[in-house]
Amino acid sequence: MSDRRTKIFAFIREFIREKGYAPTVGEIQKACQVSSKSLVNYHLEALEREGHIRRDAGVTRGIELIGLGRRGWPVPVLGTIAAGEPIPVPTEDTWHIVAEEMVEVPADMLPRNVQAFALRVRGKSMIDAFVDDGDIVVMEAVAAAENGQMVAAWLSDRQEATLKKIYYEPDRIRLQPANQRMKPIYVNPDDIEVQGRVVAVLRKVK
Amino acid sequence: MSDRRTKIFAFIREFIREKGYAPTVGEIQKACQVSSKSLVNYHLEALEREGHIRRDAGVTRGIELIGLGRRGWPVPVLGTIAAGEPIPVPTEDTWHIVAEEMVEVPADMLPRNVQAFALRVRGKSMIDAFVDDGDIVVMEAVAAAENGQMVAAWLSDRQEATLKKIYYEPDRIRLQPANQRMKPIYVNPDDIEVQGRVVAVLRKVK
DNA sequence: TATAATATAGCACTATCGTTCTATTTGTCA
DNA sequence: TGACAAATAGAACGATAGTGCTATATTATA
Repeated sequence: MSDRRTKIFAFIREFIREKGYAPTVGEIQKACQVSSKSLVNYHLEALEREGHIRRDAGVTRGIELIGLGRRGWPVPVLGTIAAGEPIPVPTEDTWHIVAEEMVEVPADMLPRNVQAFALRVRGKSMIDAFVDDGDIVVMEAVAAAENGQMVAAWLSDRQEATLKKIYYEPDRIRLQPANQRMKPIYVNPDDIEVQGRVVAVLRKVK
Repeated sequence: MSDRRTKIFAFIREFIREKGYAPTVGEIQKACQVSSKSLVNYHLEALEREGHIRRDAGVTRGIELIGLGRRGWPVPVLGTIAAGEPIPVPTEDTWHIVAEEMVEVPADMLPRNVQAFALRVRGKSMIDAFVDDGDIVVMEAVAAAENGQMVAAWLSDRQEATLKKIYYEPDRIRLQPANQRMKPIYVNPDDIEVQGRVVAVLRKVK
């Protein structure tokens, strides 16, 4: 998909997630800074030909995303999260790229108006958060979290990714496992990068 | 909700489910045989006041359903599952009753054409299946499972409910925790009632 | 380089959509 | 029965949406 095309497609997806209905051609034009409505139309026709969207001719806001069964919100799976690997986070560049994989997240599990992304868990290292190998963690992209929220964080001194509840204490940060039997760890505020807030965990049992 | 109101609301719901976008006022008028657009508008205003829909003023097809039901697959939450309590299972009577609570389950997490129900986990007794207090387990109602499947079972001799992988062995049944560090338990085939197959686990992180 | 396919730009037409206004009928309850 | 809210009916208006058309620029390809 071309650059323009991808941007338009991503915008439509986010618009539908936020508002509940699809944007008009004019709204796409404005948001994606396209010079004319007809050019948007041109790209929409291409997107339809390529099988990414469906459109009903003449119908205002008649754009429909296809694939994923249309049930639940499509959330891009940006990669895997594992103990010893940095956490992939969306940047302004990568955000509009259509992820290879998408998961559907039930509407009532996603806060409204947040940009969400998902990571597939690899390995057993997150079991202290009751997260198993293969689970999908859905995250809201935030740089800072509030006390008690479950976050995905990269611990730069340990070179380790982890899912923990975060508590800001004087001069240090306490990371508390969801499993209350396990002890918290304490890190220096300089050694932690909060990569997102965990919003939901999905497990498909085979 | 009045008769007319209900009909209009149901039409909108079905329309969105089918087409992926909301109907216009005129389309509602025709489909529900309302004499005028303004009357439709009148009822839409009422539906919005009552909290059933949300509308963006002036936006064509700008109707959005509020609450549950239209995006994910609605699955009834029949009750709670806890270690020491019997597992609520759907019967022919209770099946068609509208459950107090419903969850949306993404279509790609549900096998096709199965009647699914959900249970809310209470307590920490299912941690050996990486299932935390408050999680929702989605189940397919089956009386027998296949080897290796994760099932919800009632152990009549121990008076205990549990989530385990089931393996049929000669003269006994092995119940294997998802957590491989924990040891399996063995039960007499007469002492176990398989209440359903676990299909998915949903966790909404606060 | 020649040539076609793709992408960009702008304009104008027509259909249609949501809204507003007024008037009338039906239903409810004291 | 009277009073008032809810529901019905129809017409008209202004805004805007999707599309068609033409012309040009850019990129890919042989």
